[in-house]
Amino acid sequence: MSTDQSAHHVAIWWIRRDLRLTDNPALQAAMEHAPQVVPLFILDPRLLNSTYSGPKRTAFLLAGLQALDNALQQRHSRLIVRQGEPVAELLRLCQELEGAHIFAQRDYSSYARARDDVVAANAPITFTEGAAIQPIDAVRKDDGSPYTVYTPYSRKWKAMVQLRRADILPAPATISTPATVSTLDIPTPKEQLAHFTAGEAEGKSRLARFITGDAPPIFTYASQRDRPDLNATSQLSPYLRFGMISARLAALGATEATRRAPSDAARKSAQTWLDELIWRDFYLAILAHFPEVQGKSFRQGYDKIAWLNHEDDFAAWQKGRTGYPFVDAAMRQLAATGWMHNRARMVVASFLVKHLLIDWRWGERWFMQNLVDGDPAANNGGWQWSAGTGTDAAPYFRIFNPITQGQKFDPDGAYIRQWVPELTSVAPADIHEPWKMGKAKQEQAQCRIGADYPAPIVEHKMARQRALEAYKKALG
DNA sequence: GCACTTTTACA
DNA sequence: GTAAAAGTG
Repeated sequence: MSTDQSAHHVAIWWIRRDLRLTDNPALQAAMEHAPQVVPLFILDPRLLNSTYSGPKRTAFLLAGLQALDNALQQRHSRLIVRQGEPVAELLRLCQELEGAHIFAQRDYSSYARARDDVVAANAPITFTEGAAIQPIDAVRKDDGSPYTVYTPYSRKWKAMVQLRRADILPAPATISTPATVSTLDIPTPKEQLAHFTAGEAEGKSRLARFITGDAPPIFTYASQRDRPDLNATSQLSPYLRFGMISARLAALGATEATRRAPSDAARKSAQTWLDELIWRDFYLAILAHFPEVQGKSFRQGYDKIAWLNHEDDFAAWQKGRTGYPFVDAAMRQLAATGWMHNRARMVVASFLVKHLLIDWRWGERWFMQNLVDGDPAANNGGWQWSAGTGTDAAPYFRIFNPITQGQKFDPDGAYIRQWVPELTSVAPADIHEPWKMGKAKQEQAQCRIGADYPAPIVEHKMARQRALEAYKKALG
């Protein structure tokens, strides 16, 4: 292996949220630029310790770095890890390598953009696409302005060039990395994630299982995706979050599944899953074009809502002790696994914002601290959608009924029983409204309301009326 | 006329 | 999501 490190012989592949070797435009560009490539990850203490991060996501990231290092070593390379303020660390390594050119996948949060602007002003860097399926700037209205409504956005998106297998960049067979570059050990994760094995190999195998129609099956996605009691979704979000799987590869999988689909329902299902991937592109584009959505309502007027922001209500929501079984199951699933089913995300978000009248930003932060897949663009988009404040949001008068949502999407209460053990012995007929059980029934089910399981912290009808009035007052 | 389902309005 | 209005047999 050559140890020549002059400018034209070494490129830095600055890894941020593209922890993969297959279909990686930044890696590809680095390898085309120089015969030697330094795969670099900088542990940024500000990101690791910020209120926007959390131990589960950090554990997933660190395990992902380990997996990436293993994959690189199989290709005669290795991961170079540095720790510190990213701009300073990057410039230091640049100097060590005598002005190596940097390649990185473009990132869209305001923190990432500010950081990357400083780098661009001080070092030779090229940014590539790779976070979204379609280039962020490519999907625009005919007049050049960005879309703010999903349906026309998705129509334009789908009308653009179709993905082909040949468009996917193969993983390099070998990567030559200078032997002399120093590296830190990858820190050991502080917790072990039971539900998500980090790394590109796992991401790829989950995708492969999903799109071939095995369990969970893409061909029943349209009818079953809203059922948190079934294993009906791909659970790929953490892998997409860190680029352990290429979003383009996932979209190609959906396209190929559509072609293979054995029925109209199966075809529709594969397309519904593709639509979820397009929502991800949509929210990345919203954040890229409207960075102010981080911190502010997208829609005018909604920042005037008089939130109650009661700390004890917020704590009950965080702990899964609201007294509404479906909400509590979801919040406990999040605490236990770092993941929550999307139907449940919508219901708990609506409950926090509308039933409890707590600022959506509080919920946004809690999700970022707890979700393994926590992503600024998708998370902000989801919260602003639920609060009715965002682009193409749910109308303000749409207030999910936490009881009927549970009855509809967890009909037997299996999801509730999985996460709320106090309700294990409550009958399906009572499990969504356990407070309606009489004393005898409560004793029989070993679930005394107010003792074993909380009484509802707000009454649904009153809370609904209160939310409608608060929204009307702010908007009127 | 009535129980039932479907459509519409709600800033 | 919900309630009221309109449509159906």
